[in-house]
Amino acid sequence: MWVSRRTDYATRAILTLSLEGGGPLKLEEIARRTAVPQSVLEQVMPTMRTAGVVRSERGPAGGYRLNKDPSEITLERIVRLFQGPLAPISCATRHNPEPCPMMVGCTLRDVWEEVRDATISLLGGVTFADLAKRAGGPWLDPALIAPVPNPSPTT
Amino acid sequence: MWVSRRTDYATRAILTLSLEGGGPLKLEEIARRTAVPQSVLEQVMPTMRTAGVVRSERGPAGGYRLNKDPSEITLERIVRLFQGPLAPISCATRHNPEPCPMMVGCTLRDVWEEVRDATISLLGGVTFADLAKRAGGPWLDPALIAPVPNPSPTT
DNA sequence: GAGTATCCTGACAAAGCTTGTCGACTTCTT
DNA sequence: AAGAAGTCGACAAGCTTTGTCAGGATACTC
Ligand code: FES
Ligand code: FES
Repeated sequence: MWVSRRTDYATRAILTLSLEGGGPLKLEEIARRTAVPQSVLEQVMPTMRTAGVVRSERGPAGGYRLNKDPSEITLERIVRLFQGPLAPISCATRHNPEPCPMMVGCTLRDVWEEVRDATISLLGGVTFADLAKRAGGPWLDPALIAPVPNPSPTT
Repeated sequence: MWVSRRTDYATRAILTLSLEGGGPLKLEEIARRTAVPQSVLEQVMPTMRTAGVVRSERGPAGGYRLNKDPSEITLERIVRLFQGPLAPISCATRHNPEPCPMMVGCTLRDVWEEVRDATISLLGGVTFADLAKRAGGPWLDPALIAPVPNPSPTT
C-alpha cells in the first residue's frame, strides 16, 4: 500500500516537465523545482529516458524534455516503471501470480484483485495533461525547498 | 502498493475462523490450515486478541475463536491492525499527512488520495461474513501445504 | 497437586529492500 | 581545447520485514 520514494520523485519530475512549455530543463533545475536530491534524479531520469518517456540533450543548453505529449503519459506508466506489480499481494498479480497455498477457492484473493484493479483503473485514467491542467497556482512553496537538494558535500 | 506478510497471514486466519462454526481452534490447527509458520502466528494472533477481534482460551481444549460475528469484522479492520496507513504516500494520509515540499497546489496528491479512498472503500465494504459465504469448496489445496509450518526443531 | 496442553511475551538475528552518494565516463557546444 | 551537461555502475548506511526462540503463565485432567 505504499509507493517508493523514487516513484514519487519521478512523477513530480514529469509533472514539472509537463508544466514547462517546450524548452529543455536541466537536471539541476528539475531537482530544484521538485525538491529532490539531484543525485537521486540522476538515477531516475535515465530510467525514464530508456523507457521513452523523456528525451535528453547533452552539452550546455541541454536538459530533459518530454518525449510525448503529456496527454499520452498516464500516471500508471510512470508508477509501473519504478514500482513492482501494482497488486497488493503476490498471489494477485496479473502476470504469473505466485501460487499461494490457499489459492484453491480463496475468496480473499478476489478482494486483493479488486483493489489492484481499482488502483490500475485510477492511475491509468489520469494523464499528465490532466494533472497539469488542474495545476493552476504556484504549486511549489518556496519556503519549503530551502533545504537544498544536495545540501553540501559532507559538511 | 503492497501488503505485509503478517497482514496476509492474519486475514487468512480470520477467514479460517469464520469458516469454522463455533468451537475454538488451536493455534497449531490454524497454522496448519492456513499454511502459516506457527511461530509467526504466535505473534499475530495475540495482536488480534488485544484488538478485540478474537478471543482465546487456554489449557487443553483451548484455542482461538472470533470475538464478534464475522459480519462485524471488515477486511479493513484487520489490514489496519498490521499495515500502517493505507495511503500510497506520506503526504496523502488521512491523519497528519507529512508535509511534502510540493504540497501547495500539487495535483498529484489528489490522485494519491483517490487511490487511498478507493482502497479504503473496498476493504471497508467487505466483511468476513461475505468472504466466508463466497467460499464454497475446499479452499485449501492439501498438496501445497506439505511443507509444514514449523518443519522440525533444528533437525 | 502433578502433569500436561495450550496460550503469551519479549527479545532477537538474518535477510532484504530502499535511499542516497560517489567517481569516472561520454557527448555536445563554443 | 575547455567546459557544461547527461550516463553508468558500484556501493554503504539505514530501515523494515521475516521468522525464530526460550521461558513464562494459565487452565484443564486425573
Ligand atoms: S490466494 Fe493468496 S491469500 Fe488467498
Ligand atoms: S504533495 Fe506530496 S507529491 Fe505532491
